[in-house]
Amino acid sequence: MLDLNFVRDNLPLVEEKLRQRGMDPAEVLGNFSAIDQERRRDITTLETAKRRRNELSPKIGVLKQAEKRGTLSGDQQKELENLAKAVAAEKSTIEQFELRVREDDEKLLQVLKTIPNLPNESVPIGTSAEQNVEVRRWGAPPKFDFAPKPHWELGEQLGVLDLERAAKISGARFAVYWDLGAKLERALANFMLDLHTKEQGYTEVLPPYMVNSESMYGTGQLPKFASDLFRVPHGERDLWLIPTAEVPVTNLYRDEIIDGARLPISLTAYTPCFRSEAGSYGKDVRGIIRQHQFQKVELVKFSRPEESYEQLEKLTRDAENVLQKLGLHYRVVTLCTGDMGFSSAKTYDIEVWLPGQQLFREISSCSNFEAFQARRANIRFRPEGKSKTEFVHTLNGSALAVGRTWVALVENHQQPDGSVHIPEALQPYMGADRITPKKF
RNA sequence: GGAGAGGUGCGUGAGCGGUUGAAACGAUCCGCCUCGAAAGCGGACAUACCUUAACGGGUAUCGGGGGUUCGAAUCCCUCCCUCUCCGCCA
Repeated sequence: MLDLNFVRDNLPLVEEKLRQRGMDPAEVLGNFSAIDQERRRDITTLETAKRRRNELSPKIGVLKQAEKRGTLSGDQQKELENLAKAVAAEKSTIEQFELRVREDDEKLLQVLKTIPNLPNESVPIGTSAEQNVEVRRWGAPPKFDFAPKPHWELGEQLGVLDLERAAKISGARFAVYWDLGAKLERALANFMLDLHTKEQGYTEVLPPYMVNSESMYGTGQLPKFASDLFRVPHGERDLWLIPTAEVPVTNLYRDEIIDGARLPISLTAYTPCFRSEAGSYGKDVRGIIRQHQFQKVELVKFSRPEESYEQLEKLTRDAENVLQKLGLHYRVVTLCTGDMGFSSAKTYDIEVWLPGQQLFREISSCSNFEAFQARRANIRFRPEGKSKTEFVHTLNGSALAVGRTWVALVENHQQPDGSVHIPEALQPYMGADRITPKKF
């Protein structure tokens, strides 16, 4: 969420940034200015009435007490009656305008909540993924003197990926991993967590996989994207399955004031992610690229505003490091204004090369949300030596989506005999140097 | 699931119908003292919103929401959370 005062004072800028995102400012902002002005008028009326009431109340108190003691004169009796009448009048104004202000607040908040974050100046302007800008490439595509297979064929032949039985027990877009396939998932997760915690300075956390609605609002999944989520009925207050560890981990500090000396805070978490993706049926139906449940190692940072872009670069490099150690060819692209997520001010996607499909595929998305999430989730910090609090900047990125890393590893390291070579860095975690075909 | 206790500012913790935005202590910040520091002394110290050119003024906030009252941190209802005991359970 953007700051109300900022939007009011910088309307032309906000409109321009909305256009850059390919949105119609008039449609998003609606009658923002009219609502804002009406709200402020109503607040002033309401508060004036309250002020009068507060001035009159103590006078009534004094007279009432005199009445109790029976020392009330005739004049005072009259005054008391007049005061009571005056307060009653203010009270009806208060009741009326409390209602109106509440409605105004709701209307205004509704507009404010639908305004996406403003893209940073360094973000390329564009309307779709076509205009994303490649910033660097690492490695080279592996050379094969045979036709490399896609992971769903390899997985089946190796006996490590079972989509048929997954469909039987759960449905489409779920997977069962067997034997070394299951172990590969676990090995990748452990490898990534060890890298982040031992070499890159992150602290590991294990959060709940279900969260309440407030948390989903805090990071921006609600109210706009409810249809992408799995909802769990639970008494009066339903819970939600997390679509990413970003949700519980960023909300760790919701409604808190962080000691400035502790920043930046760098956390990593390995969790399953649940996505309903109601709108995406028909896309990526083959294999395990798009699933209702997948596992991901996430990086989350809480940063001072002035160093958040530096932290974004670091975070992105930390994610890239995983691919480098696994010997997987990839490129990094800066998402253009039209392709960026709702809450992000700048996003780098890391795309890994998939030889079985001859294309680059998103495996990580690293974003700086600036104060957008922090304002909504009320995450502040106190700079050293100052009493005034400020909103932190929040960042996160996958490092990496484990399921897609599994895919990339299997496709890139496949051998002519149908086996898959395990990169050296991963061998200690696998206890094997290759996966060979086996029936399940 | 049953019984009880409680949720107050950055923290500990008083207040239990009117002068309490909230005592006291601690933390933090600014002065004084000091070669410097500690200790000591003095002072400052919530947030959001409305209003104002500004100084300032106002409103709200004592877990969330609702109610009683001229007036609520204080009384009532409800929800959430924490703690203690019992039961159940991985």
